[in-house]
This record gives sequence, structure tokens and C-alpha cells, in this order.
Amino acid sequence: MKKKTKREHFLEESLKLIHEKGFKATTLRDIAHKLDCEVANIYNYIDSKQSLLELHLFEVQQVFMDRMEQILDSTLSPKEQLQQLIASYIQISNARPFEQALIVNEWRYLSEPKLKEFQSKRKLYEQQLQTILKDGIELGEFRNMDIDIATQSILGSLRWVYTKFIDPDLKPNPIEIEKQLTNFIFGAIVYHD
Amino acid sequence: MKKKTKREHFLEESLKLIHEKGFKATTLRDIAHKLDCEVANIYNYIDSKQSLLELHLFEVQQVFMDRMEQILDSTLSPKEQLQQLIASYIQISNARPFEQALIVNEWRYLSEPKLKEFQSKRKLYEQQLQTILKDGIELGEFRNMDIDIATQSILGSLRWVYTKFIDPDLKPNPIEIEKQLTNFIFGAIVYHD
DNA sequence: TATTAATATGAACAAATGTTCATGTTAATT
DNA sequence: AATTAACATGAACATTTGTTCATATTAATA
Repeated sequence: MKKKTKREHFLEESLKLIHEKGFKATTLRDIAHKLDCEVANIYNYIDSKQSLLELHLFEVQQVFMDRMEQILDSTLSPKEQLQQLIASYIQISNARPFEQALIVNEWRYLSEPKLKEFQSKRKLYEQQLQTILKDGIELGEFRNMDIDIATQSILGSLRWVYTKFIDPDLKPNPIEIEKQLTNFIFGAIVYHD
Repeated sequence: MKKKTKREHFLEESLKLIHEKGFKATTLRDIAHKLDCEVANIYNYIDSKQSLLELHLFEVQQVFMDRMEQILDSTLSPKEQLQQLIASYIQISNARPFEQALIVNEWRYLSEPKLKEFQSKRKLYEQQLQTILKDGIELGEFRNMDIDIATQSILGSLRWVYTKFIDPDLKPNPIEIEKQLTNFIFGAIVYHD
């Protein structure tokens, strides 16, 4: 059992608070109150309020990007690649629901140049998914469709999933959720009549 | 051609600004600057900053609710009802993309009791969609699936659509988007093998 | 044990923020 | 023309906010 340092504890709690209230609405005094410490103490853990947001966002975004890279580097078919991508998305949302919540809701409060960095990585991720879809359509694995709309709709149907993993009482089965969402998305984009 | 009052102009511009920067990050001085007027003048249009958010949010939410009611009051089959719901969702997102953006991103900055009011209406909307899905499954129009996951996924695949209508240069065809999204969602939830 | 790193405190500050007030001007309605 | 409603201004205010500083105390490491 690894001992948690005070800093790690601070990062966890501040993450939850930012998730609850929103980054802009969360003050350093809110955080200090939750941790039962003085505001000034926070600056022993982080450089600034902004850096706190950056910390959480880029850490998880990198996990998404790495998983995408792995999948693209594989020899899997587009269909199998998409399946893997869905699985990875749900797995990350399960493992780190609060960070994922920030990715969905709080990224816009990054300040330049970090904002552009985040956006360009997200755009790359979307383009990589688009490529998978395009390849799949050319191979006849997916039906013909507007790739941009399909990309956004797929991501949209995954983006909310973290909410299932935030409530500690629910404890939903991620495997079952993966099955349901895979069926949903594959039904949406494969051929059928 | 209806003449726009100053207040209407103010509401439009402040809406766009809140969409751009986020409600909490938008200051009254930001708005005043955009409208080239004094901060105090704003209070000739609205009672408070909070009321500005409420104004925009509840107006559009009511449109969503009304359309849902109309559909439920019809004698259409679940399948046809869902089709109508998708159409109405896209139509509202097209007609009022900025308000829809607030519904997606800014509702959480409502303060009580308006927050609870908003949430309960949204919950009702979701439950009404769930009922459509449940009925459709029982009638064999939709395949058997986890209704909660299906509901969230359908709404998730629609929630991003307003972004297409925000950029005035794009001018996408809402009919084509409706067709694509209808195919996507129906593919996702009807039977096929 | 000596030394460095991690954690903690309280006071203080400048800037930003939502709101109010008293007052004035312009436009619409009677 | 008289009256009311809509729009506009600038000054002022109390709070809130992120950040810094000097200075402790505690824990880890050499």
C-alpha cells in the first residue's frame, strides 16, 4: 500500500472540487477550506491556479493520445481498431472519471499557449478517428456516410460515459457498458437493411 | 423588417459573448465593452448577471420541452416519434445555436432554485425519451438494449450538433445533417444482423 | 545527527467584479 | 405638448480573488 503524499491528496481533492463547481467557480479558498489548510499553503503544491488545470488536463489527454497511437500502430482492421478505441475510451473514463470530466467541461479555461496545445491534440485525435472511419468505408467494413458527422456522433455517444463512474455507489460494470456502447456505435455505422 | 430594440441587441451580443468565454469568465465589463456602453447601463436591461443566464437557458429549454410534448401527444409510433424528436432537436440547434450552447455548457452556473428547476426539466426530457425507447422495444421496433445507455448515447450524438450552426461561414444543410444523424441513431438501435 | 525537502501559517496587496445611486438624455405614447 | 418609458453615464463601494512574502514546523535523506 503506497503512502499518499500531501501533495497527491491535494491534487485529488482539488480535482473533485473543480469537477463539482467548475474551474472558474472554484476559488483557492474553496480548495483550502476543503483541505482544512491555509490558502498560501496551496502554493507549496502548485505554481498557480492555472497550472492546476493544466496538470490534470494534459495528463489524461496524453493517455488518450497514447492509446490511439498504439491502436494505429497495430495491424488490426479498421473495424477492430474502432472496437479497441471504444474499449480504451471507456476504460480511461472508468479509471479517471474526474479528469475526464475536466476534459469535457473545463478545457476551455486553459490560457494560451496551453489552450492551443490542447485543442490541436484533440483535433489530431479526431482526425485519427476520421482516418479509421475512412479506411473502414473504403474497405466496405463501414457503410458510406458523412465522416465528420459520424466522428462527432461517435465521440458524442462516448463523452458522457464518465458520469457513470463518478458516483461511487453505482459501481457499474464497465464490461457491460462497453458491450452496450459497442453495439450502439457499430449498429450505427455498419451496413444493414 | 422588425426593428431591433437596444435591449434585444444587448441580449444577442451578451449571449454570443457568454458562449465564447463561458458564463463565469464573462464579466459585465466584457459585455459593456463589446456593446460600447457603460457597465451601469446593463442594469437597464437586466436585473442581475444571474438573471441573464436564466433568461437564455429557460427560453430554449422550454422550446425543447414543448416539442417533446407535441410528439408525445401524437399518435405516431415510437419509431416515428424518435424520428420527430431528432428532427426537432436539430431544428432548434439550427435556429438557436448559441442558446443551445448554453444549455450544454453553462447550465451548471445557475444558482438555486433555478438550478434544480432546470435539472428537473432536463431529467423529465430524458425520461420521456426513455419511455419512447421502452415502448419501441416492447413493440419490436427497436432492438433490446440498456435503455439508460441508449438514451444518453442518443442525446450525446445530438448534443454537439449546434457547433455546426455557430460558424456563419459554414452554412451546412440541416436537412442533410438530419438525414445523417437519423441514419446513425436508427442504425444504432434498430434490429439488424 | 546534520541537512535538505516538504508542509504549514497569517498577514498583506493589487486587481477585478457585481451592484447601486443620482442624474441626465433620447425616444415613444397619450 | 406633456408624460412616460427606454436608454445612457460616471462615480463609488464592498467583496472576492489570485498571489506573494517572511517565517515557521515537520518529515525525509544523507
